[in-house]
Amino acid sequence: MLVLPSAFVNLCIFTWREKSLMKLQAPKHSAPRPQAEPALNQKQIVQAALQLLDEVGFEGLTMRNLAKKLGIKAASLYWHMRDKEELLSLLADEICEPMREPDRTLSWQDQLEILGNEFRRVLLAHRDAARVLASSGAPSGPNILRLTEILLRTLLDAGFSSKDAAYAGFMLNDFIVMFVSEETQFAHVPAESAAAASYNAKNWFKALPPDQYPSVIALADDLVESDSNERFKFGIMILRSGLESCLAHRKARNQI
Amino acid sequence: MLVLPSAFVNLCIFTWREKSLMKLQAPKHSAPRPQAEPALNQKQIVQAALQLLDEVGFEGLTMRNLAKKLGIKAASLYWHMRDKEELLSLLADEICEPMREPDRTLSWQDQLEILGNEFRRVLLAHRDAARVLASSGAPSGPNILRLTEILLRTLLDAGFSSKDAAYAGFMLNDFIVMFVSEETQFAHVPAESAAAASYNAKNWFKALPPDQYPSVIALADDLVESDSNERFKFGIMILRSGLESCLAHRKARNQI
DNA sequence: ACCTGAACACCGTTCAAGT
DNA sequence: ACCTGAACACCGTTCAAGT
Repeated sequence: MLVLPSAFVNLCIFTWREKSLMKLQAPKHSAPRPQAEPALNQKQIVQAALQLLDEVGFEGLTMRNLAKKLGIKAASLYWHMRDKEELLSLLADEICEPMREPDRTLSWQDQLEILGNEFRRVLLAHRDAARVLASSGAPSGPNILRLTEILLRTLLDAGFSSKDAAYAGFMLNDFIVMFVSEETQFAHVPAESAAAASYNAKNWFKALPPDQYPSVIALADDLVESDSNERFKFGIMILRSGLESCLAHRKARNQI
Repeated sequence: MLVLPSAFVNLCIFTWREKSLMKLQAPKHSAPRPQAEPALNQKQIVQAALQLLDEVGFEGLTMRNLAKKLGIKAASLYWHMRDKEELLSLLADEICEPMREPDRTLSWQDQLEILGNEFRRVLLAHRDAARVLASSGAPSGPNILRLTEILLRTLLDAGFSSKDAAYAGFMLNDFIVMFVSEETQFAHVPAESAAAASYNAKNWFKALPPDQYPSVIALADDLVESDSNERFKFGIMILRSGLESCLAHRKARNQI
């Protein structure tokens, strides 16, 4: 869902690397290639990057490792893309490619919920995908742009003002990206280490001074381990009913 | 507010660097120093780090730069702290130090809102503070722990179950950390560059194919630039009323 | 047009050695 | 107890040079 992460502004506002008004130019209209295919194109690089991501995670996704995987030198990558930021943008868009659109005849609430579930599904499909989206910073890709469109359209159709729709869009996007980043943070530590650490963490909380931290101690179990699906559902429910009552409030105000 | 970021689990669950069950040990009971003060202690390092952060931002906050600022060699830092992760944890706690507690006689909604505003205030007080909190990964510090306690206590007092309180705590924390990360992302680019880029971004959106992206185009202005205070208020309002109706729903269900 | 060699300017971290 | 020298194993990126 959402699609316009911090990333969004990222691209919009001159990336802090000081070099990118240029990045907002129209997408490369893939130049007609009269001759044989070149050894390598952007698409192949992005797909190799996605594979590398699944193998080694976000930390291991370096330009050098990617080059190695492709059997070329790191410097060669810079012929096909401006920098790592662009790679991450392309990768983010690639990750969002399998997103399915919700049925437009459903209520806006259900459409948003489905969009949220879809976005999470797509993010869970690749290792550290949420971190890629969190750091990608560019809505330039067609898939992300399409998602943004669906999300914003749904909010506008529901009756939100431009501003509210934009704000809500950010919120929904951020929630999901953040949520999945968290829930997958330890997806790749060996199971027994994770269990031991979780046990350890609970005990650590419970050993805190009870007069100072009674609530933390009482909630230690729920803080340390939780059913991700349930927790996600809770979050979506909160946002859903929050948006609902916002809409009701605005409408009531307008009818006075 | 919130206080238990992804970070939270981070520490809890064995950090992915594979070396940290140990990190959950009780905090170093500062050994009684019989002699003169050593040249350097942890507190001074953390304060220097905070200063360095304000000067050069999160990117520039490296162990090597920090050492240079302190007039020592980078290797020396490892005498006072395990690694950079620990530095970030300590720094996160230092950032949260000025948090004020909301008046307990207020409604839980108002207490949460005040807690949210306070957290944002504290994060805005230092450059890239939100990024530090997002990446700190450790609730071990006393300030963060105190905040967590207040937040969870407020939620429990409001009548939320343990699970709901824990989930809501994560949500509120994540929202604020993410929000401030976003709103400050371009705080340090020269004003005229930011303005130019924003202008550029709007035009880029507006030049998209109107049949494919009508909503994105319609909302271009609101997506690219927005009043942060207003947007934050919107988010808090959504969460507030979402939590309210969750609570009402649970209570109604329990009374049947 | 596409790729490489070789370098530049960095990182975090370790560890034997100094005092 | 505390700090340094020197190295290790990396990063992203540039650019002249090759083909």
